[in-house]
Amino acid sequence: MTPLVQSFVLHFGEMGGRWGVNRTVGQIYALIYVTARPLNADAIAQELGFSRSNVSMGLKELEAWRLVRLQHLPNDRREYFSTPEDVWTIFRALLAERRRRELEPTLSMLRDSLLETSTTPEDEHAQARIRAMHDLLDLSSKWFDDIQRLDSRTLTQLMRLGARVQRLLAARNKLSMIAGGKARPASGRDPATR
Amino acid sequence: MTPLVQSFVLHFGEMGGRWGVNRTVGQIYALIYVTARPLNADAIAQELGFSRSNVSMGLKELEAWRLVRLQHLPNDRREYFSTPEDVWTIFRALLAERRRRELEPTLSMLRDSLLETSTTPEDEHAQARIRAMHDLLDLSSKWFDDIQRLDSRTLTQLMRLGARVQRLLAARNKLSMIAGGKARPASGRDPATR
DNA sequence: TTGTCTTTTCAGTAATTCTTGAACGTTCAG
DNA sequence: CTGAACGTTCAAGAATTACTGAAAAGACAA
Repeated sequence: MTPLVQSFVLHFGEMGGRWGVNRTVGQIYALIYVTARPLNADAIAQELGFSRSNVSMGLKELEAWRLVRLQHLPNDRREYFSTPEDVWTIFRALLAERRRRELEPTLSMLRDSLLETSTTPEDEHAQARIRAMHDLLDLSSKWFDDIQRLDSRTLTQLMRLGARVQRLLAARNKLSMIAGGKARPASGRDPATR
Repeated sequence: MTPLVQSFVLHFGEMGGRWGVNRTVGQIYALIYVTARPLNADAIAQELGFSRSNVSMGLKELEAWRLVRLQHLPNDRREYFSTPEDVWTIFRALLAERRRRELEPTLSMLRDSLLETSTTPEDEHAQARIRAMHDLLDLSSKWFDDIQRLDSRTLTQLMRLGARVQRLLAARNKLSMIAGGKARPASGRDPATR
């Protein structure tokens, strides 16, 4: 491993923790990402100095995140792992999984809470707060889902636009006010703060 | 604590781990969020059954995340904590902090890696991969920053739009092609895959 | 200043998470 | 059928992180 690759791999090991995976998983992913050819578990274990079993578990976790691709080479029974070529594909997989793990469970709990009938003023207030959070997360979740479907080019364009999207939206509002209906301007009753 | 509040608080304790904070911090935040009046550290410790010192550390962490507001009540020296009224304000604080913790350190490491001169074909490939990732994260980071500045209304509108933003962008491209220049269509040389 | 109320720090302990080697299961060539 | 090559599971030890009580530090009224 060259010093360049080494520092890249070590950094991902450290950051792994902040991204909901452990050091092993972070390093394995970094190594696969940065290497030109697919790697098998033994090669990874040797390169990173982890036990074979640890690598096996790490790869399983990366498969659960849908961040690696599994393939076979001719006349070789071992499993070889690589990452998608396009970083945007990786990005989308990451978003999808984080939504599933961080948003969905909470959203479902919040929904349940809103079905309860509140009996005290305390619960009354709590439910109002919960509803506000629910509406925001629900909107975020649906938006993630939508974003998922955009191709890399559109996604890039959207991000480049950045805050100028505001002008675009303003123009759209004006237009719809003249044309009437169809694309409703987002004023008035607002589910996020109902 | 009513059963409703209790289940809300416990859930946030469990989810805390996935959000980069521990159980204590998650529960403290949930309790403050859902309670109608500001709370002091003692009340929190009592309500949640944590030690006073644990609560103190938890509150410090929430302050670092800029997720709580500190205030004082008349004739009472104790510090009282509450969350912003508007969930979008909370959302923005969360995004800002996650960017700072999850994106910035990696971005800076990637920048450094790109300054090295690669000597082997292996490093050559690694740098190409690193550049792709850098460009994506850089764009994401700037975009987060932009999004930060949008007011709640615009943000809601943007999210409601969801995937239909594609149509809006397409219309914009067509327009700029006729008008010429100014808002360049996003084809051609693409920094994200340079 | 002193005394009281409050928050913070910190070293030790508890709890959790990570990592490993050994055992086990499966596949397949010979 | 046998044995070698792989991948997986799991109990136990190692490492890390969370939590606590005691003590220190800070704020402020008298």
